[in-house]
Amino acid sequence: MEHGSLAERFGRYLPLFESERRALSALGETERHVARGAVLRREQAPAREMFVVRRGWLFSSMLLPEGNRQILCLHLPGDLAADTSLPWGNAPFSLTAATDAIVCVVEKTALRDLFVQHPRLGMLMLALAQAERVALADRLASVGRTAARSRVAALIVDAYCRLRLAGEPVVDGFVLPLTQEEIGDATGLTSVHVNRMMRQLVEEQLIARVGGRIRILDEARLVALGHHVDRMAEIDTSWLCAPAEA
Amino acid sequence: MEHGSLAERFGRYLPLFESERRALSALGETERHVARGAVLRREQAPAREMFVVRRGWLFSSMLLPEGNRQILCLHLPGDLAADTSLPWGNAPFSLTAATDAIVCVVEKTALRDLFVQHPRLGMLMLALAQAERVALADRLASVGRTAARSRVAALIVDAYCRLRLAGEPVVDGFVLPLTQEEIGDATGLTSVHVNRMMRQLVEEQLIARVGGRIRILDEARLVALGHHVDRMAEIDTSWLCAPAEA
DNA sequence: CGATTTTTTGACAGTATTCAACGGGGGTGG
DNA sequence: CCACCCCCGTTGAATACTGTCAAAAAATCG
Repeated sequence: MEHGSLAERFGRYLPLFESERRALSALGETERHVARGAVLRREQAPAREMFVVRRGWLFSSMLLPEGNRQILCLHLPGDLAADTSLPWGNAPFSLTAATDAIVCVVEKTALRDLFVQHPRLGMLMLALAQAERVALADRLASVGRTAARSRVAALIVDAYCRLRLAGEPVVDGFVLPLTQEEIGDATGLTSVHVNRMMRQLVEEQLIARVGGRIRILDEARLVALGHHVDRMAEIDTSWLCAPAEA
Repeated sequence: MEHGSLAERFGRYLPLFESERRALSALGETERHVARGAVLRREQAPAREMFVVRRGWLFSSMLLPEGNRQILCLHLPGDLAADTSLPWGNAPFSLTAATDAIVCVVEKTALRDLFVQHPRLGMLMLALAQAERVALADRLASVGRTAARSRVAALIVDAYCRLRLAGEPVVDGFVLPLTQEEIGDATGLTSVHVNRMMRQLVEEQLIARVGGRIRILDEARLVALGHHVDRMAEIDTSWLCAPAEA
């Protein structure tokens, strides 16, 4: 099983049968490389496929008429991206590469066979979509109801925990491949204020920054400050089990 | 088909077979009444079922450690509520009745049979969950990147359009059964500032308020101000059709 | 190495919050 | 039936947080 595949992702949450594993592998055959800064898909553009991130970071964003941008979601290796475009012919968000990245392409229509032949995987997809929805709600609460410093902290811990969960090496810090302007667009702040808040986090000894890398110095306080809850780490799939086959 | 049933909701987006209709009706048999202000389910409480709103308004909310509340989502008649708790044994949000309400109860485990016997409905559920996720993203963009007046406008148009879509009479205005404090918790503002913004909207002749009712005076300008996009009205289900039976 | 982008810093402006007080309406109990 | 109380809406003044503007330093890219 390749790194950053759907099978690997789903297997995190549910022991898979060999047939299920094969069905998932069959979904994403073609790979695509995207350069840092490239827009893999623009808002409103036709959207017939979703993506699984194999390498690199992407983000989903929305442009408001005044030119403001809201970054809605970061996509790290192993994550599904653009699956939100399922209910529409055209994409609701833009999908941009924050670093050079590799994704594999999954046709929306391929889900038909998956749902018919492996209902359990269909339910798992639904459960994971709901989990992402709750994670998005966490961000809404962060932006709507916490101070600037907390929002920046939340973004940093979130990235940190997800990288760790995905098995990336993070003990000596990790690269946060976002400009302060992008962090601002994700947290509802200006880049200037993001800068102030990050240096404040450094000053308070919650994080350290060395050459583009961020090291977490006090995870507990950072988690408390950002009100971090790791939704994806505690998913319960027991209710959907009544295995379809042996 | 009763008002506010799953079958009615799903039928909005997909012509249903009789068998599918029956399967959906079988899901939600038991009804439950909730009084205004009552908490149907508290954050962290065990969650084995979801709800379909039959009458009244509910909302989902999250409590932050400092005591701040973020209202994440309004649930109007016909809406699904608490389906986000699917991936966990315990609820990620509280679900509160904004008015006296009637809901019908759907066991999570009932989805197993639905997904096995009616994969098309499973896909539709996934699509609708994704649509809700995008609507939530719209709110994040509103709270993160627009001014107070726009956020309040967005909430009002959203409620208005959804009521209209659900077939409620709204031509002579509608009742917004939320306190200004609740509107604030939904938009990331204080109740005091919500008050100021609402009177500003009145003064600008965008809305009128008469005895608890809100009447939309200039829908076009209000839609523009709130950057409203009606996600649920334009759902495309053609990709999931390969009907399972005749 | 020059050009461009990103980070950093300061001063200032503005929006939204906080605090406080008052009025109205609806429900409750006497 | 009326008085009372509580919640909600309304208003003003002072404060605070975050945004805006501008410019320089640092980092990145080709």
